[in-house]
Amino acid sequence: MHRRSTMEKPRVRFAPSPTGYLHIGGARTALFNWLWARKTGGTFVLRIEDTDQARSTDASTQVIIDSLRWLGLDWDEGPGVGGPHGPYFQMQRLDLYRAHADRLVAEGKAYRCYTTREELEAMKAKLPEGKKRDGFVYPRIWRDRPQSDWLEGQPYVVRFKSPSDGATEFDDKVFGTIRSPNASLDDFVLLRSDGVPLYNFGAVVDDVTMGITLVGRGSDHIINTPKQILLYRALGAPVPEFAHLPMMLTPDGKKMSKRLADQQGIDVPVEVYRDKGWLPDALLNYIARFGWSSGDQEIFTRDELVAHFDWDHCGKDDGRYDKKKSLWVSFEHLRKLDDDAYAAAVIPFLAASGINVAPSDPRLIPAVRTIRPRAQRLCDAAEMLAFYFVDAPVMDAAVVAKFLTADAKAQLAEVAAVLDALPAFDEASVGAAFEGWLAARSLEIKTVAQPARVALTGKGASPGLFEVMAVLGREVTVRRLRAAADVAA
RNA sequence: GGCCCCAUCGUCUAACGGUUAGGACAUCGGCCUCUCACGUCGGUAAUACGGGUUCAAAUCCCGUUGGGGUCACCA
Repeated sequence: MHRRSTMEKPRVRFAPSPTGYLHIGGARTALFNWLWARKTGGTFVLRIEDTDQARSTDASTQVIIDSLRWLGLDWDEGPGVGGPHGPYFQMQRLDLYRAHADRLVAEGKAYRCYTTREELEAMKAKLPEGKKRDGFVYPRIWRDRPQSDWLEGQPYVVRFKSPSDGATEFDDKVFGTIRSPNASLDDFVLLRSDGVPLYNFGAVVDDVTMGITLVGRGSDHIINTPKQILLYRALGAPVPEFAHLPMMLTPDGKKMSKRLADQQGIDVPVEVYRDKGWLPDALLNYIARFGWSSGDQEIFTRDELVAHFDWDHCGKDDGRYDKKKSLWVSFEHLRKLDDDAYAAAVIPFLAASGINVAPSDPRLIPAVRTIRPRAQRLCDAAEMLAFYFVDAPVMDAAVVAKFLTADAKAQLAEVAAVLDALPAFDEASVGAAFEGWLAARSLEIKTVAQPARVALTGKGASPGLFEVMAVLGREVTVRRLRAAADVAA
């Protein structure tokens, strides 16, 4: 059997089915393929596998495309950009699958099967209890029937004539040699009775006709690979290389379904990361380091990922999503932004919570500087910034009750008076005045800081008191201190 | 259950026969300190188990156990 030459420029693809959002595991598959294409000067193809008509939707296609664009995983051929091997939607390639299926039938490598779905169900029902779900294989009723037996006019599926002896073997780029006995293969269906191909057939016909040289995908597809290799051979096509990636699991080691992940606070759809204020490069960094490594390096720019990526350093074992580490990666990328970029990035997140801040607002950059070491995502940043930009901060009842005591309120009134009289209101001046007043009253800062913080921010935790005051300005600072001092006990 | 795959700190991983088994996140403690963070210094923590092969095994082989994947006219 001939194989793809490793000398030619790689052609890789990402082939999602549009049945929902872009899953974070899918994003990682897309990323690894994209990295390989970009590193090698190859071609990255996007193909939409929309043959599951019951579940595929145009809206989902759009969501997936939007997510890929947000991540910056641009494709060289596919929806929106076209290319020489289109169309890139499987439902627009039906003639192609039909032609290939007919050819396999003509060559005796596949056959028409007139057994109906109902008959199959009946056979399954007769199986002993335990095997009903697990062990049913189509009994190859139509496998060797002559063409004269065909029920013309009746619906039929096209099944592959799987070999029943020998074994199929391939050399995976990350798992090494994988070998499985052909006897475990069913005469699987290539074409449904309505002419729409099933996954294994559609993918192979497309990978052949699109000239794909390396198939990178999740390890849940290892089981499909022998079937597909048999199909490549039956079609007389070169077999591409395969690279399977271990799975991303939930923190307790389960398959990352949205429902299960939600329970554990893990976000599965890529769009949620965008909406919570991750930088695309940060998400790429986290999922790249998941199952792949480059020495001790943890934080990578996009270019570094492209430069360092290779299949040899991909691990084989499934991993579990680590939320804390993912947030740390997000934080590390956020900190690389300069203040202007950070401020511009956070404005939409402020707006999303109803707080409109103009890019030119003089409080914006100083305010942003105070929360930068504290926010791991932009949604957190917006939440921390809110008190600066509202008329009156939202007061946390628990901390109000704890810190705004009668004594504290009297002290805040005094502090307000002191600050109101200050000639300058920068952080240093405010700090000096505040500490001067503390000294005069023989008070420790600890006793007044929390009440003041609650008065100014409504919360028990915030950036430093004096930096907050400086950003707020004299008028607002004094007003909030007095408002807290006046609040009913 | 059949078939396939996997196995180093809690988690992500380094090691490609010879290391005091390294790093990062998390965690614990010190420093910093007006809170929360950030920063900084330090600590705890792993080769699943049992047999081989070898002068030498986390690394190679076999078995056990555990985990995952998959068994559709889904992808």
